[in-house]
Amino acid sequence: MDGPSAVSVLVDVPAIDRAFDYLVPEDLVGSVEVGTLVRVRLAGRRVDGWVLGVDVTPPDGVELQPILQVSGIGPSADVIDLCRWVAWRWAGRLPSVLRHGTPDRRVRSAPVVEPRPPTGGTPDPVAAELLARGPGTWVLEWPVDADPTPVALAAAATGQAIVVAPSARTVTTVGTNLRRAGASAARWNRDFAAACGGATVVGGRGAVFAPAPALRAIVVIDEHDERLQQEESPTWNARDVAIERARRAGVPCLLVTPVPTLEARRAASAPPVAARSDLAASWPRVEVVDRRDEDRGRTGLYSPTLVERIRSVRADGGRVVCVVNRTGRARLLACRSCGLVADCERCGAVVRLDDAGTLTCQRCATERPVVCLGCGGSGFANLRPGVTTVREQLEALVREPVTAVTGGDRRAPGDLLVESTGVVVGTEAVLHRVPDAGLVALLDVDAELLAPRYRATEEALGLVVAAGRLVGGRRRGGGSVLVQTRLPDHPVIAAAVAADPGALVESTWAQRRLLGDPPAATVAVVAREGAAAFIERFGDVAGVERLGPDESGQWLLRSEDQRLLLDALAAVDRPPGRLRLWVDPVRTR
DNA sequence: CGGACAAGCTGA
DNA sequence: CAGCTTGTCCGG
Repeated sequence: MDGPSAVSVLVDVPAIDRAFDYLVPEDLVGSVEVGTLVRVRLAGRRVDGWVLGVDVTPPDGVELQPILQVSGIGPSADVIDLCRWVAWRWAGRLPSVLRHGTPDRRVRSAPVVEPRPPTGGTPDPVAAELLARGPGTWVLEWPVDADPTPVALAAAATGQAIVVAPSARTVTTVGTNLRRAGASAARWNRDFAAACGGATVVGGRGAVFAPAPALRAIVVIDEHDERLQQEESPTWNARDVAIERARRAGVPCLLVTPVPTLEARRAASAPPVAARSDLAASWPRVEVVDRRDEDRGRTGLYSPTLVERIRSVRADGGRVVCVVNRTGRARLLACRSCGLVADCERCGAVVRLDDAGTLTCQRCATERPVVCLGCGGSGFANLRPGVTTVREQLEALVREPVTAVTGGDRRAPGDLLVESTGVVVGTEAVLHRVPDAGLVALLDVDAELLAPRYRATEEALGLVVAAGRLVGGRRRGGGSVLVQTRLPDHPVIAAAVAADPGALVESTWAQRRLLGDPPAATVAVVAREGAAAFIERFGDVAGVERLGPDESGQWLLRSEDQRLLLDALAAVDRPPGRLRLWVDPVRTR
């Protein structure tokens, strides 16, 4: 080859999503390889990019610009390939995936760190046995109330491992314990260089994209947790990325959870293996309150049993956490004089009463004052109170200060409520913000059981697990989880009481198959301004079902043949305008 | 995305 | 027909 070498650079501009060729200046030869972060000039402006190929042959007749500078180390070549797969699997663009595998701060050099296995601590023997089976996806049923550190120790004992956990608190605990046990542990993404060097990586969902030159195992803690899935597109799920990465690397992938998902069971190379023979003892004591019998006629959120239990736990100095998964003041109102349900004057959807005290349409966001459209009355019954209202009502009920917590409180993620009072109410986010409790009450679990989301039952069981972690296992004589329901015989309630999540598997599978929900099928949600044009370009594909548009202009594409749907999605060239493209998301709207 | 350039709209 | 807006194309 004569002349200076050229490299292919993917620019970090989502709307472009194209690679361009650049020259490597004399002084940068040797410091540019696949994955290197560079700064280049594109159409007159300076942009960041990733080197995707070296020694490329540029097309004739284009005069190449030189790379302006090398900004640092980026994702490794195998991670770039993995990101390409992720972009395909969740119909996203490569730059937005690659960003997850890129260090937050400039990393100039990576020291060589020998993957140091732990010398102390107690690795879990069942986890070690599963990892010793070699390449494959293994599911470990883990106690609700146990620290997952022994699993991480078992993985780190085999060499460099990646340990993914949904909560920042778990990441910190496991990282600290690994170091205490003498293992080299890098926290994603802060210790990017140490990961490049071979240390075991511990981090949130993004850690599945960590560089790992000596990878021997991947562990996903709490694989059932929705926080492993990205909410915006591409809606990648760290569990599924971990499975694919481990497969490519030829190493075992260990999925750890008290409640294995259908996705995990389906991907697994063998049936789940229990870490203990008495897992049920790690589940919380579950008290079921039948709302049909108690507190008739009112909202039913504060049964006599609940009030009595709160008072007794408070008398013993225990903390009480109440969960109601609705923010604001009210999600459903009815006029006290004429009985009309408050709806939107413009589009007819139900309105909610927000914190500011105005009625806001849930569909079109039109606002109006609190007046009945039917009779002009201003008195409304609150049929579905939200956290704000429940906090006030509880305060009156228990005669002490009550703190409200919702996911919208943007304190540092994983931050505990240090100053929290004895009684806390919030959306499910509250379960990750409070360290412990003597009683967790799921005030309206029916809202979860009946939610029109395909994962609703698994999510409801996940709430019981999260609640159980605050109160402790039943054998340890911990507190209890109180569940208020009008469906006391619902299989999820039965499974929670029996501490037997496996009982739900068959019926849940049957339902997903019947309705074509993941993982029985692959679905894509297409919405926002660009949706109509996108659907038109997608056209009719045999084997892909097309539903829509619904009243909000959203389409659904569905196929039992995943490859067929994803290839067809990838073949569409995106129309201009905003587009929401969600593949197998947690929520479909 | 954002600049370049081309094709339409308006005004005296 | 200048002067401006709106649209389409393309970047190495």
